[in-house]
Amino acid sequence: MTKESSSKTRKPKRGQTREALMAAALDLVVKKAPFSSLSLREVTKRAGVVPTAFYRHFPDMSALGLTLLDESFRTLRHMMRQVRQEELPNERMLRGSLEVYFNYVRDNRAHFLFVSKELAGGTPTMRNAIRREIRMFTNELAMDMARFPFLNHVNAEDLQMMAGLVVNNVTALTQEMLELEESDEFDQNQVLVTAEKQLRLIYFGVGMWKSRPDQ
Amino acid sequence: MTKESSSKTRKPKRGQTREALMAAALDLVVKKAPFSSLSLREVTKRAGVVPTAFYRHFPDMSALGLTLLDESFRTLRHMMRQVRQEELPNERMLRGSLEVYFNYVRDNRAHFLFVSKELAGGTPTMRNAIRREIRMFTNELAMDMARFPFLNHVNAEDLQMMAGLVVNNVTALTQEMLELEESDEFDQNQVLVTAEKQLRLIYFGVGMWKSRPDQ
DNA sequence: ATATCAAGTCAACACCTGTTCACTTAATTT
DNA sequence: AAATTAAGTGAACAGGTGTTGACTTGATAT
Repeated sequence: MTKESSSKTRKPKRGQTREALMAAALDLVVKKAPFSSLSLREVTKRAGVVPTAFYRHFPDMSALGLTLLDESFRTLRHMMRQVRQEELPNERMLRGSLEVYFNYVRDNRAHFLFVSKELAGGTPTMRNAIRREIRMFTNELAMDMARFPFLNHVNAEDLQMMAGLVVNNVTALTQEMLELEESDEFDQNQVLVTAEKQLRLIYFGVGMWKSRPDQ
Repeated sequence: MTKESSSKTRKPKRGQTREALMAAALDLVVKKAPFSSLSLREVTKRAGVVPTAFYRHFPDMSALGLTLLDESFRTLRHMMRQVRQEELPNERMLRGSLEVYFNYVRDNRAHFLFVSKELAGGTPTMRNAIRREIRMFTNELAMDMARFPFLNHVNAEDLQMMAGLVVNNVTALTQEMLELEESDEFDQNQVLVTAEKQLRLIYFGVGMWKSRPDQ
């Protein structure tokens, strides 16, 4: 027998049920309620499948949730890596980065809504998983900042503090963005403009910052 | 008959059921799940009352939720007024204000958890009500800032932007605080220290800010 | 060609849900 | 003292919930 045939070429004809379940859940999150208050039965119903079929793909709803979470952050991480490629965050590229990010939010509205609602309202497991991902972004941002010459005198703790400030604010603005109608381009742009000013203000503050030497 | 007797002096002996229902709901929010996924029956059960008794006090669960929301913000507004009494937000009083605020959060953990979970995960009505309250705080903060001489050259839109930055960050830190164990005083203090630094950094940035004159 | 096995269906279960109606009880008004 | 009315109870409803087990189907592997 060929090497791959034993475990890889199994592709059942109607094998997209798993994806259908995930899509159905996301759909319901956008149109109905947070994931944590969806029922197994309504998810299967929207996926066009009988309730018991669910168990062929996930042991329970929380497993579906964690899979959705992984999907949400895997693509987000990928995008962030690309943004981080760019050099020297002077004021000019600030706007550019924000545009890339918020366009991404717009294109992945369902995933962000899912995460946003679970961040405070999900199960402890879910909340911790999300907060861990966000903390990772904060750490990466702090590491990026550490490489800039004009931040040489800032200690690690203060870099973390600064990155936290940025991430907190971007998170809040993301949620604000998600509350807007998809068609409301005016207010969406308004959020973007405000975001840019706020980050520039932080940028000014960072420039003035002096870490206490004894820390 | 006396004037008051006709409609005011009705105080039935066991008339604390309404309060018991509200307390039970808050209790469940802390120990179980967000308010929006609580059932009428479990709330009445925890309140030690039969399900049908609920309807003597609220038409449905969402009415209970809005009452809880009102209660949450009424006392919070009261506290904020007192904090706003203080004069001139130089760097010294920053720490003081933060301590007062986070002590208040600690003393009203259930209410803040309730609000925090509904902010993103509640019904549209609930979410809008909460966001309206938060916007009010932002406006009041912007008005306070407008009175400081060194911010005379900053236009109204930018004041709003600055206040938004502060409120966004304090909101995020509040949620971070709520995730900590009530006994974890070390990390609680850590959040407080970080908060103070972040607000000081914003303060520096505000000092450097120049509004564009054409706006 | 036959056997295997993943992935689907169907019926049934015990339980929890919101809401109704008719009834009781006790305090206030008259 | 009698009448009224707010606030409690209890039984019952129609419907939604997660999960079980036995069954079917169709593609892959032998």
